[in-house]
Amino acid sequence: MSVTIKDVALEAGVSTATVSRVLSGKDTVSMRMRDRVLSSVEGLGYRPNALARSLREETSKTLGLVVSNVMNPFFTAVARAVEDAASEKGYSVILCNADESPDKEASYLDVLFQKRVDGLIISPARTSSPQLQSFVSSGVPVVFVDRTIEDLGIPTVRVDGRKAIEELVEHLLKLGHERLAVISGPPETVPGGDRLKAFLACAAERGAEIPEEYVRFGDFRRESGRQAMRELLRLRCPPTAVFAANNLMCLGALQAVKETDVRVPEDVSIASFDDIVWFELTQPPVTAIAQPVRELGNATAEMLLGMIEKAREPESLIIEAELIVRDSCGPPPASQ
Amino acid sequence: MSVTIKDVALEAGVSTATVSRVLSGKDTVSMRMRDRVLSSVEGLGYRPNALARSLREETSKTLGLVVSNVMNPFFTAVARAVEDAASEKGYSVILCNADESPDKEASYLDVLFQKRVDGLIISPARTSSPQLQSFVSSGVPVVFVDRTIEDLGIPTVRVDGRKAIEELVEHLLKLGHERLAVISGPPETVPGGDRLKAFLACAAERGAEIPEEYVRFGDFRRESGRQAMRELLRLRCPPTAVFAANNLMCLGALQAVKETDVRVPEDVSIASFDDIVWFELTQPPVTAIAQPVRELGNATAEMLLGMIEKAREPESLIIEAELIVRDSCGPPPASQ
DNA sequence: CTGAAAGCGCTTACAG
DNA sequence: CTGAAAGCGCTTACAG
Repeated sequence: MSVTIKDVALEAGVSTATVSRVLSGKDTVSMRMRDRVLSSVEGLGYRPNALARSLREETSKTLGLVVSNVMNPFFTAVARAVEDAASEKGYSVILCNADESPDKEASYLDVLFQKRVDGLIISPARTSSPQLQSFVSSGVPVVFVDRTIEDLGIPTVRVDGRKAIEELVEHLLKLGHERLAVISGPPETVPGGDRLKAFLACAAERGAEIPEEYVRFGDFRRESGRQAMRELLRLRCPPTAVFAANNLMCLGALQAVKETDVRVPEDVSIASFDDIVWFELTQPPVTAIAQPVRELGNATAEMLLGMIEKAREPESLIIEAELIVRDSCGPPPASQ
Repeated sequence: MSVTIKDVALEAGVSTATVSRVLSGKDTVSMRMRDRVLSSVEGLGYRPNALARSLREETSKTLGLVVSNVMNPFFTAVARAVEDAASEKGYSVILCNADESPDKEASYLDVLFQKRVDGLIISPARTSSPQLQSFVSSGVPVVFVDRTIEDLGIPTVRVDGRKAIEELVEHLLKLGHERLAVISGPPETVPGGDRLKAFLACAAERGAEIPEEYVRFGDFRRESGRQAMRELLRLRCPPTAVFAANNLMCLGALQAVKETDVRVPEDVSIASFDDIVWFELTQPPVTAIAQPVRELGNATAEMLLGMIEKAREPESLIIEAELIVRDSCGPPPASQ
């Protein structure tokens, strides 16, 4: 079907070894041979079969990237950064969307392992899986991004939001809020748990203990944020400020508000973890904690590539987040 | 390094052929062999090497998807839909981001071809390339999505926005606008050219000829929309309504407006081609032309899969877009 | 039902 | 500098 190295060899009147040599450029080949081969390659439109090459060389020059949700601009930006860094070093990346489902994640890991990727970047579901173990036990380099699983000895690149969350809590308290609520991600998840704990702790330390009914859990997706916000708004005594633990849940929360005649920030203040451009333009612009996502993606790819090329020891990296104050947080309604 | 079919065969005391047979399930194998093989597979944690299998079977069960820009929610949604449809049929997809660059596109096509993908979905740059030709001439099924190149005999799945644009123009005219402007995508591009032509033609037909200085060109990316909008606003006689030809350029336009004290829609009306959730929440919510993107992605994947499995004749498909009226278009300022 | 062997398209020691 | 041959890990006619 496709033209192979044999066809080229035949047409150029040389051995396949010679063709391989001129194409790889690794070995010396006489000018005459070189020219003959090159013109046959050109003439036949020969493109090497990467499958065969990888099988032989035991390296696929391919990275696997499994994100939790492609619809989340955060992961999209990470993917973009990873792809850039990878392709600069001659690696391509297979992007997979686990869609917040451990099953999908497992099945993609299976595929990636079978395709013998040279390395894996993943923002993993809560717990490890046999599929993830396959990578670890065959020594394929893995790095976690954003999320993590402890005790696997796998390096993680993620953002630490504690300081920024502290600033946010202080910001809200200073504005006069006494009833803070949070729409948390899954607490078993590292970012979910960390953001929640940080928010609760900072509030408590400052004498603004957060009651149970003000703590809602979502799955980092939009619809769950909307649902949580609806419930919060329906409370007999609703909170005056709510913190959404990622951008999609915040989007959902904003949609929930929009369904009612509640105004932001007059009736309720809203803030988000994870900043995106759109937050500048919403009504009102949303106060958010920005993650240096480009840097995150880059660092992750560099780390993985370093591990693959044995140039670097795996070592977790934590980047600082930053609070961006906009207009979605104001003083609480006077009527309390 | 990794455990191979040989290891399994050895440990189970059978031939590799037998192992292969029980794993593929294509041939009959005695229960005893079956059990022995399965327990060895389990015990050794064997995972087949897809590279070897693909090389042998001449099919990789992999699709290539090259999008113009992963940061565009439109393509992200398409990717999501394609991935879902593909994985349902046992195909994985390699997602590549051409980033609006013909060079990157060419290099990804090269990689995808070398990895012997079974089919390709691409929203192509303006013109064809030798890399794209490789696919065509080796008979690998290709389908275009959103964008297209004529005369290649490649089926295209895209959205027709003419009717919706007509409605939009009427909407604007009815509101009393006389100075319409457009921030167009690259006119050599099919969606770029089509949207521009439709907008200009509809306006002209209704006696609202659009002067040259009201026609600005971007590259479908945010920054170009921002730039174009800045220029439009700086005109001695600025337009009263502007139509951005995709969501990212509209985002840029909104940012440009935000830098000034111009208000939407009081001072200038804005509308976008390509609707996204965020447009509900911006200040003001943006009137936009919605593309049924899920349907688009699904249809594209189905078509490709059909072609791969020889079940279907390639046949272009055009889906209708729909105008969603929100608040970003109002009457023009009185002072004219 | 099972195994030995050929072959998918490459690359790379090994000779010469 | 060049070629014949082995081998990467599979699958599948071909025998038996």
